[in-house]
Amino acid sequence: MAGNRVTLKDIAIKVGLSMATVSRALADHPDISGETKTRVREVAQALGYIPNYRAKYLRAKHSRLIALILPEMNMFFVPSMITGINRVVQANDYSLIVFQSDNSIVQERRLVEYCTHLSADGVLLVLSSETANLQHLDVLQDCGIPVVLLDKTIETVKHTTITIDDQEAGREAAGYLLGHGHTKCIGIFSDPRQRISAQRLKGFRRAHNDQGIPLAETQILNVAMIDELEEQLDRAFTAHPDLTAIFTMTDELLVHTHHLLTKRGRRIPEDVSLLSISDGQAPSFLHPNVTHLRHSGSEVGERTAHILIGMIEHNSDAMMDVRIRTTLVELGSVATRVSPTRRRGKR
Amino acid sequence: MAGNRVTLKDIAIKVGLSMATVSRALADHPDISGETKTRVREVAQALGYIPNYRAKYLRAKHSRLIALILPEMNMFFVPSMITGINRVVQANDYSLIVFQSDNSIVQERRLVEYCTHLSADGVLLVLSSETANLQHLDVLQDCGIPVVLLDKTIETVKHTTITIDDQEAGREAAGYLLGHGHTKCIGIFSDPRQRISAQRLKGFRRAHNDQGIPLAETQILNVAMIDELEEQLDRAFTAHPDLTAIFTMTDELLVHTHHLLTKRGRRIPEDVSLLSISDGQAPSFLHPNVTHLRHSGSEVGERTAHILIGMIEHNSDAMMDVRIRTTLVELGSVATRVSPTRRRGKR
DNA sequence: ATATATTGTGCAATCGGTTGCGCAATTGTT
DNA sequence: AACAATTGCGCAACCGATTGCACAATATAT
Repeated sequence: MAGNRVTLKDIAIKVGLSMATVSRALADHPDISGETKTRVREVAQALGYIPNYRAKYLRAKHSRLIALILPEMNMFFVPSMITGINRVVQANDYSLIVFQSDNSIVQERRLVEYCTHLSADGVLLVLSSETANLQHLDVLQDCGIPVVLLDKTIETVKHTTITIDDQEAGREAAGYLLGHGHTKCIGIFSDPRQRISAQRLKGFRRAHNDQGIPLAETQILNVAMIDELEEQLDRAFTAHPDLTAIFTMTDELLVHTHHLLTKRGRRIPEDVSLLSISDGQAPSFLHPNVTHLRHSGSEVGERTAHILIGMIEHNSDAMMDVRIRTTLVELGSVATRVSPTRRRGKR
Repeated sequence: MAGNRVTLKDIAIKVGLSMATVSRALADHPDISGETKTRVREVAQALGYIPNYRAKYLRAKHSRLIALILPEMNMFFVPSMITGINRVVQANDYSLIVFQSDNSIVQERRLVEYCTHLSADGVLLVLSSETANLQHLDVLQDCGIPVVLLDKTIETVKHTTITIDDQEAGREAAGYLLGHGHTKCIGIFSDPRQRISAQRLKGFRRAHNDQGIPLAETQILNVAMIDELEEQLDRAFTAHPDLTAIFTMTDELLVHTHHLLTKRGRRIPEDVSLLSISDGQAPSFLHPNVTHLRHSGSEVGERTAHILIGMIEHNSDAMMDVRIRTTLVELGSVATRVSPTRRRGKR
């Protein structure tokens, strides 16, 4: 069925011209007379001509396809990131192909290779949690296909990378809580092997150091699987009955922590304050609205897509390392405490 | 850069065979001797040969591309639907291209047409809210490209459609609440012009009718924009101080309703019971966990993708209308009331 | 009238593969 | 030894477009 499509040749026969002329007429080439152009266009219209982009791009040696490889879909952050990416991709007449690696390096490798088969013009890559090095991206380089790493990434000197300044965000978060008198707080992080967790934690630690506030190891929770959260949280409360604030490094951790706190009857912020890094949606439908460091998925997506398209179109291979700033959104989940430590320090 | 890729011809020259033989050797064609095959494969490996799928598919007259056109990304339902789709798409060696119509029929039309240019092998379409008829899909039919409509759709006799049984879900929801003694409840629906809202409402009404319970128009909320919810909800509480239960037809409505109830200090389920249609994620992190009719996005996605791929591969154009059943998940948000009406009815 | 520019079109190669058919060389059959 | 069958490979057309170059026809200059 799909084969019966009208081609340039059909038009050429119908109007009694060569394919070359028809092609040029449709492309509005100056060599072709206006009269011919109109006639060709009319026939094309009448026949229901549909250009075949695959044939076109085969010759043109590009595909106007941009691939996005994600470790997983997720109700937080990823949707808004895709929205942002798609907005600029579509605006620039590219199409977005979405792949999921399911956090498997094997899949990721396979998908990267597949991108070369498809002749993607560029690749957007959110690294799987298993990815420890970037050798599997060499094949893209060999094909001259630009890559941009975003969000979840690892250290690299060769690849353009877009993230938030994770360490700074962790520092700001802890700084904010400390600044509100919360000298005993806990930080909830994801899998510590991921750079994103490690960096945020590093910042969280540094803020405590800078202000000379002690931070016990039991104040750091590393939740690789979300169903470990409940037990870890209970343990933290037992170890630190005097804790007054909780920081969560992602939306997923936030909503589940919020849920557990509410379930345990702990009032926010009267009993415990809550602060998160978030893309802003969850904080608006949790009660009370959660004060957070806004990490906009759509902004990350848009900027990343822009940069990639820039690389594609200007054939640039300059390596960049872009850090997007988070912004503080103060809502109702953090109370101010006048802690002994703080009072002493103030004087 | 991208042009310097190794081609079949390069291999052919290197091994001193024709392109035809090399092509067949790589495809493991029985005509080619084992010896030749190994030699060709070795050279291909050594040269770093990467097949060009565009060229291949140009001849093969298919693309192994499946397009998904969405009105918008969303943190609820859509991510899990995409996950489901992608799982079966990738498993069948297709690639998924994602487009967003931003709820604009103009965009949707443009994107559908674009799918023909790309020679997508099939199209998955979630209708925009502006879409009132399906004429713009004729071009797909002309090209022999199968389409499956899913989730948000309109009445059609020509196109395969996958939805939940929206009316039945609405009926079950109301039935469940009535069955627990909630004779005065309100239902919160989205834009009534969408079939999905209209159907769920219809079922909601029917359950009341069937049980002879009156349902005032003021018990039906139509929330097209989420920021209208607060005012409408307050108004409903004023009009019906005795209301004991709320039904929300989507996750988005659920989380915001939950938020507003909590903010107003209404306890769930002591003061008001809450029931929703949901894909199951939000109910697990709201407190108390919300009883819901499970509408699994990934199941919808998987089944839809299966059906589309079946249509592609068997060239079948039989029209189907698949209704996926929802399952009731009883959690803690609905209390049992012994209402006067109910008691009287029981006798 | 002749030489030169301009205009509009077609030929044929190309992108990178796949495939029907033909044919030589080898193998098998009697 | 003569003939048939099999094996392994190459020629060339094809998918559906684009484009450099040649060229005929017309217009302009001398």
